[in-house]
Amino acid sequence: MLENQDLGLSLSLSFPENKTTNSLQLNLFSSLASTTSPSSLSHFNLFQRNSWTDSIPSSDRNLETCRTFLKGIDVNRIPTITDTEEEEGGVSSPNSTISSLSGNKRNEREINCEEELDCCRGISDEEDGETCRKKLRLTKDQSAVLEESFKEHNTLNPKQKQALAKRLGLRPRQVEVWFQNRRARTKLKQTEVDCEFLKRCCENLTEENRRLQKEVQELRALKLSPQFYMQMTPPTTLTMCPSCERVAGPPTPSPSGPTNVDPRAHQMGLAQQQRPMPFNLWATSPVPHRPINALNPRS
DNA sequence: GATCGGGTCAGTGTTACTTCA
DNA sequence: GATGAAGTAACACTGACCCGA
Repeated sequence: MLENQDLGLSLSLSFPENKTTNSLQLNLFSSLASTTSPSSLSHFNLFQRNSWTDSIPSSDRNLETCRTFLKGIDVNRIPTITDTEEEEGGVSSPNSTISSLSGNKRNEREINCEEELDCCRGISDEEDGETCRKKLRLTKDQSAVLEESFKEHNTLNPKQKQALAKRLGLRPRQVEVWFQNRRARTKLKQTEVDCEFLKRCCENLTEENRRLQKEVQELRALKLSPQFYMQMTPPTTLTMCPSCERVAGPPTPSPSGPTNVDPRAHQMGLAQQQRPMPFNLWATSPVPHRPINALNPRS
């Protein structure tokens, strides 16, 4: 049986560019609560609180009030004909929020509450106290079944809704509402995960941009340095030596001499031609990820 | 008319913090 | 000063409702 804490509300995202976070599996389990402070997870409400059935509610302060108004009403219980036939006493609806409403909405809700009352009246006092709750909370089993059903299909057709409601002892409307809420909240969580992912992407790109800008600055500094300017070959242009008609390319470190002759070095004479190049600034590989000393490139 | 998504309300539980004996 | 119980504010969860598409 599925535990309520493990509702399988897991979302995943792929991080194709980042091996370390290649697959972010976000398990929205309550176990996280033991290692993570709630405030640090404010954007990811990962805590799956225990069901009200797990513990006696600490809201005993409401007990007397509830006993007065909700005597013996089990809002989890599917209404029966006998329920509706019995007791016409003034019992407040479990879902009643009349006191905070006004105007037409209040009237509508009053009507709804009356309808609800018609369904819920007449339950014995046996469950007094523990069932004192104004709002339905699904049991673990009910939640588990709904979760299982949601995994299979996140929408229900009328037949499925009816069957599920009958199986769980709930009204079809309750099942429908549960699925609507579940879809909405799943989507919200997914949006939060997506947002976090994009935020991380943005941070990475910003950092990469900063790094590249720095490299550009370093390269410009080197290029504008007159001491080395003449030793550089253009980055993208291929030049041909007019005398030997050989295409100048990246110099090779071969001690036997360069196979590709820099025309400028060629024209500068043998002495300069044989002078070793400190490094190739225009190498195809990205700029070396080691600091370049522009003032002393040979070092 | 039924259904869905989005927004919202309200009841409830949990946690962290404060106060007090 | 240390300690545990009680109170409380803040927050999160969740069932339910409303409204527009």
